[in-house]
Amino acid sequence: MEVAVERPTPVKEEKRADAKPEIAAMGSPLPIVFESFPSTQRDASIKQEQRTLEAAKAEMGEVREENERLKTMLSRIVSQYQLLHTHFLDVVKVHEQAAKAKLPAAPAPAASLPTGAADDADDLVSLSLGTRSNGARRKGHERSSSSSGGTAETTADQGQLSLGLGIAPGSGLSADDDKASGASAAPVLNLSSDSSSAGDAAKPPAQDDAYACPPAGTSRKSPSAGEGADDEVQQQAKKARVSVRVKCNTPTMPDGCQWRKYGQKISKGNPCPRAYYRCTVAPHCPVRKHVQRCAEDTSILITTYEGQHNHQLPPAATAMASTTSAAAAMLTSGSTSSSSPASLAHGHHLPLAAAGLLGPTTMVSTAASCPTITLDLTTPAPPHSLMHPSPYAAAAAAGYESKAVPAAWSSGYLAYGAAPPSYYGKSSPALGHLFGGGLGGSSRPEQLYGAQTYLQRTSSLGAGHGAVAPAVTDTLAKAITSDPSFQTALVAAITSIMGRGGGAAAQK
DNA sequence: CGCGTTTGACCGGCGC
DNA sequence: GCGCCGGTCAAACGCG
Repeated sequence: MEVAVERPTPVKEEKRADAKPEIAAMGSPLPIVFESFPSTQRDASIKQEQRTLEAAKAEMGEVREENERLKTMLSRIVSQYQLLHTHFLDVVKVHEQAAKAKLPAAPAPAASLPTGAADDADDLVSLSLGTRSNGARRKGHERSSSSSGGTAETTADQGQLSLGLGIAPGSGLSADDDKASGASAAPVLNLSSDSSSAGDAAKPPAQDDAYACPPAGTSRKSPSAGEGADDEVQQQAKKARVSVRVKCNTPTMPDGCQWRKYGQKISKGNPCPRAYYRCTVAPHCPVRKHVQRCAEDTSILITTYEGQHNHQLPPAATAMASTTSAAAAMLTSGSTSSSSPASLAHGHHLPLAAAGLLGPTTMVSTAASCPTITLDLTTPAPPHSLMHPSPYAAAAAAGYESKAVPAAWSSGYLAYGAAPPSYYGKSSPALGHLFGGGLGGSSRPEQLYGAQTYLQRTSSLGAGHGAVAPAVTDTLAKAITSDPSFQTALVAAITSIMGRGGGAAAQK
């Protein structure tokens, strides 16, 4: 936990530390190097270097500023947590005294506590964001509930409520719906920064590449993963599909990945042929997509993604991969929550659907063996979904889709390159991480910060068609995170994390 | 000549 | 068992 919260800061400080010698190196040797140059050429070079220097300084300032904001937020949250904690202990004390007065011989009536049951106040409500320290417990729970890594956990038997919003390959946001036992009234979300279903501890030292993604299909790398249940999960994840409807005049949607067409079919009910593509970024990447124009409106392109990338993604592709990852994780988490297909068909088991996030622009189809979630970028979103309208994001989206980008897509927190409409979105590893893993995304909490802010920002500035793709895909991601319920849960989880890890950090 | 696309054949799942 | 249909394969083809 502490790691997840603390990570952004060291990264930035490291960057700062790196920058200093760089600046020094740029400053002093230049005159010597350019001594032999003609004066005009030298001046030009010096000017260019100065521009670079200024840019670097500006970037440093930006990072520093954000770092300060993080620190401020952290201290505020820590103090609030301590306040709450004190209050909570008081309440527990009162309860214990009341119980002793009634039943002197009986133990503390933990079950009578309003939030559930626990002897230890600290363990009563566990809002977990970050590493899963209790791997054994989690593993067992996964197997018993046949749900996947990031699924919601409610271990009432231990008096624990776990709040999380986790997305792991082949898993993700989910609620164990009816299985949430006695504490089912409380929102059960799993905020996990652990992108793999098996936990980072079991993984080999992660590559430094921010775009490396642990594919669900390769979770065999993690020996602690459950075999039987995980196979099921992997299959689900593999079959999970994310369909994106976008108005687009090009043959395919520029999502940043490299695709090779391997087939084309006329499918029933649509005169437009369906083209089949497979990812060629890596030789054996299992990711496929098929592209088909809408029968009613041929300007609408329906792209369906399936599978998980088992390789590093180019920067331009991470946005779409992350988005589809999140959507697929949502889907798989719902479909693996041991609920009947019939109930799933109503979409009520998908936590985000229940939270109202899945508006008319998002459809979930679980009729076939391949559950599909459809993100419709061609219809306007309901006004209620607007929390933090971001004109920047809207403009970015409009850059790709000039006609009908749902307002919801532009209302999120991950508006890179824009003034942060919300603090959490720009800085929270948890939020960014939400879009890691799963269908194709990059993961690891420490990557999130970079992936969702710096890297995407820089990648979006890059040349090529890839510069366009993140705009539309990011709006997808924003939509998923723009739900008030989601935000509430997220804030609660982050508060918890910072209270636990941050409390220790504050003492340092 | 290499690489990507096209296109007909083939295969497996599913419903009747 | 049969036919339909979605998905994949692989040889042929085209392009740079």
